[in-house]
Amino acid sequence: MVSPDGDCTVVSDAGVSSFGSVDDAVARGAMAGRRVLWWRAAAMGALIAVHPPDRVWDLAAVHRLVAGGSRDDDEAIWSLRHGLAPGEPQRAVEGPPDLFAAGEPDEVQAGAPLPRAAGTPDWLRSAEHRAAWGRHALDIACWQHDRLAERRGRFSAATAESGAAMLCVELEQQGLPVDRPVLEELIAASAGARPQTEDDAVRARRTRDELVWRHVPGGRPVDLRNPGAVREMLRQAGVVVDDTRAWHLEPYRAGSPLVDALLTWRKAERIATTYGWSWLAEFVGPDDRLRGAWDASDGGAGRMTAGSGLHSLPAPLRPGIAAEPGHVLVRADLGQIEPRVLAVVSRDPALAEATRSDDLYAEIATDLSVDRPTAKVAMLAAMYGQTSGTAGQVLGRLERTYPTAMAFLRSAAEAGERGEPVLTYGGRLVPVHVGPDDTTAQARGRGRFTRNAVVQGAAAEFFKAWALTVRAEVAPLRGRIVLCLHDELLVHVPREAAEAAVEAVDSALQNAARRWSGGAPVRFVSDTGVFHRWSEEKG
DNA sequence: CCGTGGACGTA
DNA sequence: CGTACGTCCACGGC
Repeated sequence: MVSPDGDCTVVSDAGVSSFGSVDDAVARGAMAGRRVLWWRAAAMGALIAVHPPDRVWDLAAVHRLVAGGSRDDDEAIWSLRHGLAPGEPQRAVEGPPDLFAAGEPDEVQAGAPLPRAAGTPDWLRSAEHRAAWGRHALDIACWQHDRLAERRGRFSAATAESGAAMLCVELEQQGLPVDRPVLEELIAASAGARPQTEDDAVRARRTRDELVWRHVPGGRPVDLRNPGAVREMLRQAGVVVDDTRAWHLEPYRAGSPLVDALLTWRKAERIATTYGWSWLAEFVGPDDRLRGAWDASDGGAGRMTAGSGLHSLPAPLRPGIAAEPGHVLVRADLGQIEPRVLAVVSRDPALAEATRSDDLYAEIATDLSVDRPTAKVAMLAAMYGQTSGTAGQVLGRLERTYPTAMAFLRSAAEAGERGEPVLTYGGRLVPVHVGPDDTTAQARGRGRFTRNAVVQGAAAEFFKAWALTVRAEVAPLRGRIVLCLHDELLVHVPREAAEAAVEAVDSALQNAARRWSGGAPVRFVSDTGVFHRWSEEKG
């Protein structure tokens, strides 16, 4: 590939220099205090672990911003820059890399095929080649910068996306500290004792199933993992439903021991299968850290994603996430992040005024002359595109009270319905997928998607700006961000630095908000506390 | 073997 | 007909 692991391009005030290997860069201390340009943070793990740079431009991360979607391989970056056809990013290149084999790296023209290593691991062997490659990386970065500048010019988003990509590498490396004995207890409570043999596993599974079967008339075994069989089982018990989703069965729970047992079984089954003993063995290391793959921006609106269940850990297991001895977890939740972000990106003065309150939904309720739950549901419905139910009836009041914000959302929805992409506040292109014979209903679906994407995407951008500010401010305290969860941060920090970390998290929020919003009169709040376990409530 | 849909966890 | 994602499962098509 064009940027084999280890290709590292450093941009400093002295100009561009390239290093053939990460080891080389680490050895030379090249990163400290530098502005760094590289292809992708994921290939820079060794370097990030030793010398995380202060500021970084990540070609792959910015490419996702500029191009939209999740594709960010080298071919995609190169071909976008050089105007090659999408889907046909390069012509087949056989043999040695023609870019450098020609010896004239600066003569590469638009439309040129992607230069490849082509089995030549030492293709960056000469200083000339490395310098040439550095100039191409810089060229792409400048081009990306110009594309973002054309879109309302929020090129600080590129910094945040690049930093988030680096943070993702750190999150993967460090992992989330777990209290293994507690986690094992919690898993055992749902999945049974750790199976030693395959027979053990089968028996545990059957034991769980029997807790449901005993409520079945006749007591015959039913495949509880087959939705059709479950539906038939329920029908014979007098519970007739179209599907067996939990929210649909919940009303029958009180009157039917079978339904109650089934719903209880599903919770246990979820933990047993997804978060069970094999999950523990696979993702929790010998250092008692839970690790998963992190992605700085998903293919949709650009939120961070994580694997290994890090973003969907069931609440019952959260007591198993705990600080190491001598450390604490500083947990911070952003309050009502999406409507506050909406106030910034839409520049609605009335909604901005409402954000002055800690309890934004109470303020909105006053503005709308409805009760707080109604106001909350209505505002969320407006951002999700819901039109039915009681929320639909309040939409009119919402339109009259916050016309600028509602017009902003409507505009985004209309773009999606027309099949047009939208841009987030930070300039991320959010493409929509249009089929050749989409129905009106599918167009509406696209509208709901883009309506939500401009809010959810901007919230993700603000979250990253906040997280990166926190990362920098807690570093001197030996604090490390160990989890990012859309509007929530967990910082692992030595106990004696707990209060300082809380102050850092909160001041970072104000700093990030001021910079990110361009000084808009919109308030952001966080609920921040010091805990031993993730599950703990503020006391 | 692979894609799809049901189901459910999180925000 | 409220958004997004990750994961496991059974099924039906190869």
